Amino acid sequence: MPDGATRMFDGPVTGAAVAASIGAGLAKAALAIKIDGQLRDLSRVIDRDARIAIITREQPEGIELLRHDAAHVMAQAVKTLFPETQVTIGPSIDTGFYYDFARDQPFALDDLAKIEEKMREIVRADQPFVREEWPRDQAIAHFENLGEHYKAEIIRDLPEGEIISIYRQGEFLDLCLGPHAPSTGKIGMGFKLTKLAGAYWRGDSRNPMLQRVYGTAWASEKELAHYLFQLEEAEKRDHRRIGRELDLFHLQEEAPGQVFWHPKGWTMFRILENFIRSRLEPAGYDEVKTPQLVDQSLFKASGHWDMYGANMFKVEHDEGARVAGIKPMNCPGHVQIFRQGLKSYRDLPLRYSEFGACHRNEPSGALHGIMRVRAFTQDDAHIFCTEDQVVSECEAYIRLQLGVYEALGFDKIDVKLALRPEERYGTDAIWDRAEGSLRSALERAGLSYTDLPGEGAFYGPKIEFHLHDAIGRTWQCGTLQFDGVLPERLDASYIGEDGQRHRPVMLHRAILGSLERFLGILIEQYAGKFPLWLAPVQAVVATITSDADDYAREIQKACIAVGLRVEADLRNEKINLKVREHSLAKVPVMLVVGKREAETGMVALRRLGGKDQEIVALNDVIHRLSIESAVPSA
RNA sequence: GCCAGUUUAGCUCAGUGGUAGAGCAACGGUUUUGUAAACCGUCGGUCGUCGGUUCAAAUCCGACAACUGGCUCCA
Repeated sequence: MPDGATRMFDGPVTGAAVAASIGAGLAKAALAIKIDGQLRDLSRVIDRDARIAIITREQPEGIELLRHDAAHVMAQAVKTLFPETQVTIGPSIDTGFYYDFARDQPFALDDLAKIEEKMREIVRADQPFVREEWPRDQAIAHFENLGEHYKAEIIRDLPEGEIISIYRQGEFLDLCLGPHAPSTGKIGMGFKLTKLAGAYWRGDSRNPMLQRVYGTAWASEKELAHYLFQLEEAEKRDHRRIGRELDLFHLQEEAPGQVFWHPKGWTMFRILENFIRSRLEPAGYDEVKTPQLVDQSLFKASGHWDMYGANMFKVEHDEGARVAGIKPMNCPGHVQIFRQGLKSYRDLPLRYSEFGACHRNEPSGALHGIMRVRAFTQDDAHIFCTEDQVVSECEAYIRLQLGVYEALGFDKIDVKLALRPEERYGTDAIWDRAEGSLRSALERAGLSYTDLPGEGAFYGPKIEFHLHDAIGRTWQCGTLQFDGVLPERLDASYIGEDGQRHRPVMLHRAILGSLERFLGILIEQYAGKFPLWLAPVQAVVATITSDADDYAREIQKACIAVGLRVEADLRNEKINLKVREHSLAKVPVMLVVGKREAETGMVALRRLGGKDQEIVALNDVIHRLSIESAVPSA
């Protein structure tokens, strides 16, 4: 037992019997049993000494199991209501489950309610889940006879000799590894079908599209309600909504995937850009700027034209005689700067940075607010170095990057190592060394990470840094990519100690990735309540009566003189209204002045969301706000 | 790009074949006001675009576009 206790039985017993021997309550709550770390059905017979743990809905494994059970019940409900539908796969996911179905007629939104109602019937009926083991041929024949060709295909693809387990609940049979709860009643009513989507069979866009139904499932109805409430709260911090409410930016039909930055949003953009600049300069980067419109020959030489030409914007010029591409990345341009003049090993490492505006014709379905756009600005840089310098350069970059994330208030970052893809340039030897270098750098920096096999770029492996948005989606922001190919293709070289020409290694790296995306994430992270250094308007001077107008103007002027971003609200309105409006606009500080303050040279300082105010001398306020507005350091 | 859905005033949303609505915002006036909504009044829409059906279309049909949620993709 997990608590260290031991129980003896005369002979083999089922998990259910073990649970019952401990107590009636546990027997009722039990969903599955862990035998020597393996999750099993309660009906599984234990015929030897083992470490066991009874799993209930209180444990994460228990919830996951219930979500998987719910997927089965959904498949059963769909087969009952729409018998011509084929079932395919239906796993549990983070907050629930889904099931992919194949049918000619797509589901309608109304069908979800019907399916959900049928699921509730099945749960109420409390049908037992029964595990059976079938011979492979019998299983294939069974599903083929039912017209379940996808299921038959899955079984055919299982390795020979694998036990084929089938779970039965009522009339419904499904191929499944298990385990499952003893019966459908255990699922309870804390579930809800949420959305309808298309999904390719086996995740491959060359395959037919299936109908995916998503659901969410929880241990109780209360937890379900809590989750739905959280979703609503998350929606309130959606960057598209806050972007409009705070007048930061807008998007419109004539320029899909491109941002119209309003003055306040652009202020934030520049602050963020300058913040990165302030970090890059001490780290030994040299900022450059390269052309937007470049002849196709350069992109053909780099390999991008072949690999991504379909997603590049192209422009005919010289009356159609020539074709240029709008740059989709900055690397070929940086190589051109490197190639100017002869470089010595003494010049390396060379670090060229650029706030490069790039355009990519992203698929229409991929666009999302300002997070996934067609025109974006990368905080890009390319490090040209010798192979010996790779690990230390990577490590230095990782530390620089983590420092930036920390300063911006992010601590939950997923680190991934994307390894060689099928379609790639360069020899296996180069890839072995490249992947090895990135691993060493990650280890030296003490980061834990997960491998992503096959996900690397065509020219090299990469480290990806992913951040989470308000509703749990993750976005790739920072990246570090090893490139042993481009210097060769674009003929970049340096003179080594031996007097011979050598190829440098190129490291592509970006900390924020896309400034547009990163601002989107920051908006959601802070829900629009930005720290003072980032807030587009740091304070509003609000007057109580027109007697204080001149004083208010004086305050605004004094603040602007020390670099604070301050507006004055002299409208003929009640202070209540002004407080309300600037609070809704999420201005961090309000400086309220009436006749009293004007006469004494004081200011009533009020913080966003605060209940009370503080009467402070004008010079004091300016001093304090200046200090608080400092860009995060170290 | 694929599947599903959405598109009506600046915003949020009603409006199921018969002259387009509400709240908030905006604008004008009155109010000089002490920390999250003063009062009165006014303006505002070729109902995403184009085409079709009909005596008549926001409403029915078709195409296209943009957006949303997924899938695929993301140099």
